[in-house]
Amino acid sequence: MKMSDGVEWAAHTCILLSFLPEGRGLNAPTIAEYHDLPPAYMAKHLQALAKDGVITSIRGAGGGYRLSKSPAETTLWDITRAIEGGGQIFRCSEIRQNGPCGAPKKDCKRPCDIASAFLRAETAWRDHLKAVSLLDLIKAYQVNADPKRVADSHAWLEAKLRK
Amino acid sequence: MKMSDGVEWAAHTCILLSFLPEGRGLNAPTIAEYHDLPPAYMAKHLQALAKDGVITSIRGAGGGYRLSKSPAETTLWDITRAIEGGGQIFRCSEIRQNGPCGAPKKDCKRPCDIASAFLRAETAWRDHLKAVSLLDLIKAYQVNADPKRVADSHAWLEAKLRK
DNA sequence: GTAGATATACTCGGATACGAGATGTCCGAGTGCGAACGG
DNA sequence: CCGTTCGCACTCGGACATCTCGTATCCGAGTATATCTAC
Repeated sequence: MKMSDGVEWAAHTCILLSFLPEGRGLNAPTIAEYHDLPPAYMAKHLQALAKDGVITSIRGAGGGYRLSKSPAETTLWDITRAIEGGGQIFRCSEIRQNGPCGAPKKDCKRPCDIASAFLRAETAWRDHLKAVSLLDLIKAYQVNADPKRVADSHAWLEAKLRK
Repeated sequence: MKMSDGVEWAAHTCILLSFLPEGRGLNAPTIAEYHDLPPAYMAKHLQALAKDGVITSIRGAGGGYRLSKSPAETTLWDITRAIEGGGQIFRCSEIRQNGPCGAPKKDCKRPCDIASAFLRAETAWRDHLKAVSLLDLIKAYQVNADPKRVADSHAWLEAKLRK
């Protein structure tokens, strides 16, 4: 039970994209270079984010990716769901219906108590992720990161955009 | 990101084992038969539960598995951890240290804000699982399951023990 | 000099290999039970 | 008839295949830009 590394990549990418000037995009190879990640695989995750509406793709020369909504409207859950899919972590296979003492299907309209417990836990997990907006992450980054490094990042980004 | 089916199997198994008379054990093939599951694979999961101290193995003729603690002392988290391992779902690979603007290692003693957020969510998830004891599950089973089916199960179990 | 058409280079997008971890199975190690034997 | 010994059948335990899903990559589809030409 491991979450894809792509989720971490996507979250950092969203923070990076928030630094872009209005209307500009950043292309996949550049994003990958910024984090020193495999460009092709990074591209795949960006596609997933675009498909779910977290970011918007701009095709053609000078194109790239940009955030599709304001940082306050995007949550960590949105990013996670885009990469991992919205399915359940725990999936009940209804083994209570199996075996010599299995329950008939008609008695299994409600999820069993075990599934319910996992569902509740999972809901709590998702709610925590929904409570964290991209804006929160950006603010925390501004506060916690070394100011020099923040300036370096902006300078690097500007140089890339000039090209 | 999918949880192993073994967790569901293990949880149902623990409920079944709670029906055993004091001191008796139930062997792996019988447990598998009760839920109509692959005996060998079921055995593997039972070993994992035994290794983590959730259940105790009794070797030799007439042996099997029994709960090692009272149902009130065993939680859904204990069962989950035994099967899935206690590792994190989200694992930070510290990509903030990568690339042209990467942070030096000495500035990364605290987890980054993204990792922190996931960690908090995961803690909430685990806390929910820790709050559900096996006793809770047993009680809920007694209330929600068809009484006839409960009786059937006990009868089936007793017949197996007689053999 | 300016407007339009065209070619081009750059971008994303989905189809395609590869590998690790989960799934599933088997045979050997260890132990209690029961039969057999002797007293 | 009872106690002891020995063999055996039954049990768990870890080592061994198989398969799905996550990882990684590449080439084709589509678009904005820049150039070139004609007016």
